Amino acid sequence: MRAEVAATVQDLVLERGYEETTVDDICATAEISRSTFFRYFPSKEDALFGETADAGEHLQHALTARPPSESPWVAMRRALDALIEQYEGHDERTRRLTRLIVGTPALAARHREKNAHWQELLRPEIARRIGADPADDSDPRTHAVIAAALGCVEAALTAWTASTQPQPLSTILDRAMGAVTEPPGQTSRHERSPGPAPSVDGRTTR
Amino acid sequence: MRAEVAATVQDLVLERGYEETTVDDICATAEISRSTFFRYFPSKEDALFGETADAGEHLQHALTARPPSESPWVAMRRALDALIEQYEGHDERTRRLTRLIVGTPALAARHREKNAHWQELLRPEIARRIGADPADDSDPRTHAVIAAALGCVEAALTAWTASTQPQPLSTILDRAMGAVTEPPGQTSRHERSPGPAPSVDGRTTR
DNA sequence: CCTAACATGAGACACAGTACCAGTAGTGGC
DNA sequence: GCCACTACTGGTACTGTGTCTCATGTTAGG
Repeated sequence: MRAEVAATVQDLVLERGYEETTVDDICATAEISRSTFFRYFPSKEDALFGETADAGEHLQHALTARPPSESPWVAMRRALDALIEQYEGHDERTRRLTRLIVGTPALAARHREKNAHWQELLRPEIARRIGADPADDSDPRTHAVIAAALGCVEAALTAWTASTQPQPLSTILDRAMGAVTEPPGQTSRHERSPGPAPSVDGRTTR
Repeated sequence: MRAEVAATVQDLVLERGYEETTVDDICATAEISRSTFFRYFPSKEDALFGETADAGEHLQHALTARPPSESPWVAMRRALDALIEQYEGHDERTRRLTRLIVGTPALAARHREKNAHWQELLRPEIARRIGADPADDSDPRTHAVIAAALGCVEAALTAWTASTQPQPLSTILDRAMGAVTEPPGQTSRHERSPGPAPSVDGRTTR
């Protein structure tokens, strides 16, 4: 039932845009009252994001499941594989939705807020791998590594949705995360080539 | 005059919180009408952020002024020095405001949205330094480097506002940005020491 | 049959933000 | 002095989100 309403929201929003879709429109289409809508979802945004809300937990589990020997950056990259697949799985509809999200300021903000929530979920495991105290708020490193990695995800998603015939999302993410840790200069011979970008993962261990 | 209203907003918001301050309250205190308020500021959030809105341009100029030989990451770090000083200059009031911003979801979202806008400003220069085509939306690297760096800034600001007797913001940012590019393992002998963190700026050839 | 949850609907309300219209002060030309 | 012109200001009504309260079924258990 909840899912049914959520599907209605997606349909309407994909059709006419987010701002142009009022809650009353949704209620009329789903044949429910405003009261019922807001009992199901705390806000209009949540009706659109609610389905993917628990992706953070999946990410957290995937991260803790990585071998302890992996560096934080590599472990993050590998843990993101599951998330990537989820995005690429549904393919066309998900890409349209993602494009709509990055193109709507209110939704993009919500998306980033979701990332901020993931911060808290991933913090313990990343802190452990860094060797930092998770409770030490004056140590910015854990937060920084997670924010940087999630920034790369955002960059990859933007690039993915921008091109009509995109490369695999995993390849794009490899390029994004590789660009952060491997600044050009010593690796400039690769950077300009259109071929596959250097991967951040340890290809040997995978 | 505009600044006067903005100061009123800051006072009220610092006193009772953001959600608890209505624009009617602001108008009553500033002795203006709602119409006038919304002619000065497009939204309540902007009345709080408006003052620092042009920091993005400053950052852009600082970035293009860096020597072309510097890597993107190093140039970003050095360009952020100006922004850092701006934060540390006003000190106590700025820190209280920053803490309020990171603690209020709506304001935190707005802050990240501002970062997203800076993306566009910094993109040409970072793309140049990476050797990427700024117009190529399918290349995530430029976006990734900027998002990662701004994520480090967010991490540094969070750590800065969290501790009652904080270290210098520049030191915190060095630690944050260093943690992303220098994963522990080969540099673990430094990471646990409470002393000054390894700086990301060019101490040798970079 | 009765009642105690429970979901739903209906209406009033607070607040942000927009649009439009009217008054009012300053300014320059005649 | 008078008349337009302009810009700033205030007032009012409106849309839309989200909250709250209350009334109305609806159903399972006694």
